[in-house]
Amino acid sequence: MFNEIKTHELTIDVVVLTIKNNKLQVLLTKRNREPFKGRWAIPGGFIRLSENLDDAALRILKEKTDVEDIYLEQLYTFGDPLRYPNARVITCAYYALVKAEDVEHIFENENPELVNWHDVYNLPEMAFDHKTIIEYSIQRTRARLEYFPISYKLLPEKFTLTELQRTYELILNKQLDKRNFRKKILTGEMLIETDEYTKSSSKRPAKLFMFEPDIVNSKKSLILM
Amino acid sequence: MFNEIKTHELTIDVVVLTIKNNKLQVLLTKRNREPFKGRWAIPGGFIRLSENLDDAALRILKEKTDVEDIYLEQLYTFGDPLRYPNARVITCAYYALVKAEDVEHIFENENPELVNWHDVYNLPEMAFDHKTIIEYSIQRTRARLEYFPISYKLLPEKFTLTELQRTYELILNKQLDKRNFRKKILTGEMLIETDEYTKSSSKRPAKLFMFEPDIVNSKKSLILM
DNA sequence: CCAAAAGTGTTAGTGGTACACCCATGT
DNA sequence: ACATGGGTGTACCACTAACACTTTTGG
Repeated sequence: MFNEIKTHELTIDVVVLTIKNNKLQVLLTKRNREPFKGRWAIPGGFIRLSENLDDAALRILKEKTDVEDIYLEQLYTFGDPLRYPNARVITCAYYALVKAEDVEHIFENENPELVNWHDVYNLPEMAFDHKTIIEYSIQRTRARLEYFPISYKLLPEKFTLTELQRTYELILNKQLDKRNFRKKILTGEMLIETDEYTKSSSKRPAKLFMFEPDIVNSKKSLILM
Repeated sequence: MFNEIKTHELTIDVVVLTIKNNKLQVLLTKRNREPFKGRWAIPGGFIRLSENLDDAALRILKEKTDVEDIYLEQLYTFGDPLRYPNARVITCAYYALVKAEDVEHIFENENPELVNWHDVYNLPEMAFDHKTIIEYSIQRTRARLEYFPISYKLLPEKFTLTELQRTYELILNKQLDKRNFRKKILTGEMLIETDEYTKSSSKRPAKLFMFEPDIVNSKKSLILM
């Protein structure tokens, strides 16, 4: 019944985004075999028989970054016949937002020539259609950011409003007005003001904020639009 | 290289939505074999080696409805291991909005017991996870409607403002205020007022409107969010 | 003249945007 | 005292939401 047009392979690729060194960055691995040997690519893998797509994406992400319990969402399925040379490989792309601090340890034993973060706005030559996939994930992240407080996935537990604003600016790739940003974000009732301040480095200390626990703890998946 | 975990099949299923008899309806076909023989299902099929996913969805839609040149968009890929009994079939779902008048002819030689429209808000028992897929497509259509004038895909060339409002109400599944709707839609500069009126049926004739030609003719795909 | 749907404005509230100066700290 | 980033308020505009009556037609 299913063998008539048995021609395609299905993989999962995961765009892992973080903010590090004041840049929006994506996790890339250098390919060690053809096709596109030596080019950077986003991590991917095959789906197991018994796991659903979300679980497969989580597993692949964990295998590559040892990160769990993160914002992970199906992005789009890319199936152009020419996207993969000499084979028909359709890929179901996911994207994830992670805290840089949570994945730092994965680089301890890795060669940065083989696994590393790259500025999403200044990507190297990529394997396959992975540049398109990354751009797609940024578009989606932008659209999500307008409706949902997903920025907590990228920030440490406590952060300053300037750091939060910088997160928005990096995702939206545009400057925001400080007063308007603070007004909007504080009336949004997503933040808790702590009584802590940054240990200042030759400037005025900044107040630290946290996200509301019910936002951070909500594991329910967002409505996909 | 690809034979290690060679276990899944990939299909495409298409949710075809229209407005007919003052209802938002979906095109269903009755399954004539197992699994789920006798249950209603959305049309689907296999992807050919040489065609991309969008083309496959268009082809399948054309095979089933003889409709071309319509709003068609990838919806989501469903891959739960239990969605298909006794096989691992992952499906890339698309959805389409069509004018009822454009597809009416496909029913001429069809048995309505085998192919028919069904009210999306009152679905029969469905095969597989097709109910979920249809619900997903409605959510997506709602989200799109807030940003894009996709309603022209569902309406005839000329229509009254009441018909347009009814289209919105059916998709959003809620009542709208007539004056606010008209104000918003008319200031949106998407509509052209014609000098024609409905041939009245024992009530006041209504003015007919058209969509701006550059909206109707824009074939560019929308940004997927 | 009656039934049925078409058509039409105002007000109050909300949210977005533009904009410039003083404050607290370390050196 | 100065350099650096932290922190604050107001005014205008656009959009949203609530709300009820008159008009036109066919029968």
